[in-house]
Amino acid sequence: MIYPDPETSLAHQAYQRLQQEILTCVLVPGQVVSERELARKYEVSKTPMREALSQACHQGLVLRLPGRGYLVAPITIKDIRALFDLRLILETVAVERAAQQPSSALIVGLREMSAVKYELDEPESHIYFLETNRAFHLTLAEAAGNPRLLALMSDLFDELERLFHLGLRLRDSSEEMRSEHQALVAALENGDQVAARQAITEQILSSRERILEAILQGDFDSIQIG
Amino acid sequence: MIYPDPETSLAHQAYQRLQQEILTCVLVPGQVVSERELARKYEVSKTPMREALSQACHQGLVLRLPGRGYLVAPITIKDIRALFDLRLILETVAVERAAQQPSSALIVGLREMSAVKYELDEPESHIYFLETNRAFHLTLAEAAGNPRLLALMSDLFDELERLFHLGLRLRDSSEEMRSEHQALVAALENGDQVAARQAITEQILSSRERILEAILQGDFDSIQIG
DNA sequence: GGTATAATTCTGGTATACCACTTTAGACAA
DNA sequence: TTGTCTAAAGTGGTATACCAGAATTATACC
Repeated sequence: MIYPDPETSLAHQAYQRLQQEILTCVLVPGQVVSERELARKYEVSKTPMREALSQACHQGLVLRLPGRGYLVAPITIKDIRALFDLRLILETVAVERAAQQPSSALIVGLREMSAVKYELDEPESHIYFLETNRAFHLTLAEAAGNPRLLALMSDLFDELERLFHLGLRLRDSSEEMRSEHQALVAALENGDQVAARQAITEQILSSRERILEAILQGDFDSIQIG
Repeated sequence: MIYPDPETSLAHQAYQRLQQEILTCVLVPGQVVSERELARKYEVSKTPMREALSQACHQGLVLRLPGRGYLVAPITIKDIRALFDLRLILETVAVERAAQQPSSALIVGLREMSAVKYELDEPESHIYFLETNRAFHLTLAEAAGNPRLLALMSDLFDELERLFHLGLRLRDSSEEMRSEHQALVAALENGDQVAARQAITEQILSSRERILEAILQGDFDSIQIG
């Protein structure tokens, strides 16, 4: 029994474009958009656009303003802390479990992904780096053996991606992140749960600090701090 | 600036009815339903019904079968384990944090909620009991201070509710649950993180066992185990 | 100029007609 | 009985017209 690919629907395409524009801050946090406006821009009708916005709503990318439109989710310091705090909760557990009996295939895969770098002045490399970084952490989540945990982490990284983009621009943290990743892989390889937990904790906290720093120093034009 | 209440929309009403029918197994797990069929039943048009189903999809209540309809999410042993495992992850953290400096108002509220009982042969009391149980655990989550964690727990309890209903029917676990709750409150009151963590862990595991037992012993007519 | 008010233009929300595609039912043949 | 082909009925997906209400703008009046 073969089902048509749901990812070819206009609604899904619209969602992907919307998501991308929000993540890359083409749609500025705090900006108000409307169904019709986006539908025109993406050349779809109201119906699939509405569904895409509904989905974006659920993912926390936009907020409904009944009667007014949709608000592109503002970035707030509080929310950043909550997001990273949640990441800490989920990912420390995931890593502890992954360290229990890591397969060699897992280690090889992680080691490979942790080798990727990016160049500060090459925006193209940012995208590939972030994709790989995402894959690295989701591979960890998958190794924890709970598909629900993986799904949660996936959603979380979706939402964090917008922040990651900002964090990368600040300075070249390529080497820093690489060594963090590799320390984690080493701990996993040794099956050292304590070291692995500590490694991921440090990594998440330093990631958070990078992003907070980037936002506080960055161009406030496009970011609503409150 | 006052916004109209989004909870009065037909889409939201349809979602609530749909959710209720799924949670109470009026819509049987594994059953296939269609937009039009539900729209007729709930006396709304396709549009709000579709939005309700889309939301239900996100909440994991139904699955899309492109070209065929929607599948009322089957209940599987694997999924039950994953759900309770996730609950373990989220709620142990929440409780540990809540135990750090519990306000007296929190303790009073929890103690009050933990006093509620239900009668096996009074389905009405089941509903109130489960509502209170939900409030109890979400209050804990709220006390952890991370709104994202609370939102996750809320979604999780939505999905667990269908299982809870089954668990209550098996036997009168009213007293059992009450003592579990009260042990937890006592640990919180003493600020004893270790005891609190242990209490919630035991509680979650015994809840899981009750439900698995109920399903394995129960009427398989309406439950798809696979 | 300032203020109240009316008209206009937005908004999301809803109903509905239509489409391509799938599944199904049944007729008919081997 | 079994298999195949076809017509009918079903599905989600989409476009669109319309609605009530909110925000905004224009206008009339003081």
